[in-house]
Amino acid sequence: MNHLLDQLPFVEHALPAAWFQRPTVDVARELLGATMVLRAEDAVTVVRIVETEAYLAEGDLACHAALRMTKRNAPMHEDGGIFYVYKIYGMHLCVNIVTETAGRGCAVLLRAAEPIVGHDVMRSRRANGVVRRDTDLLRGPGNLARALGVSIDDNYRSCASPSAFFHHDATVAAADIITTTRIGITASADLPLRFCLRSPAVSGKR
DNA sequence: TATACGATGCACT
DNA sequence: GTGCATCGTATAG
Repeated sequence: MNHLLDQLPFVEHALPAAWFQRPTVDVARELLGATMVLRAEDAVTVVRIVETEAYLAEGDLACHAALRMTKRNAPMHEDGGIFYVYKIYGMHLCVNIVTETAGRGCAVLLRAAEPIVGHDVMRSRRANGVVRRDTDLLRGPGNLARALGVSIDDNYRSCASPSAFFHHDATVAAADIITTTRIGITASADLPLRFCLRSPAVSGKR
């Protein structure tokens, strides 16, 4: 079932863990346009990231790690390059990528993506609601986690491994990136830490 | 089209 | 006991 995965050029082109161990805002911006390849539930999906949010180690009260290390935010204090997955509102999962180095406490939230490979799998995972357009499959953090087949067991999982990796898109220019305040938070709500491309898959107003 | 709100569970205090 | 880094539906306009 992994023919596709086996053919993908992981070693040469995938972003190494060290790529994520850089300033969180840089990672959040440079993930835009990036391709994510993820194996979950025995299926491989490939998507293009179009919306991210940065949660910073310093001066950011909305960051889960803002106060101290707890059981929930512990992954954020690891070295960058792993997933931080948590449940929100009792039913949705949010997928983050831990950034910078151990002890910092920061991450990038993946909010939306465009499907590239695996439309059928993603659609079936979203079977509850009627998903009309392909661009709605990964629109919003809860929907994205659902369509990707992510579970709470993916917490701490490497995002620089043969079963989960990213390819950078060097064609994205600074002028392509829209910067806004983050969605759904009250603390530090004025910080310009949400980044997105012009895409119908971006969450919020159309 | 725009706004309101209920669902639902657990980390955190 | 409180409050979410949300989503989908219902209701009003």
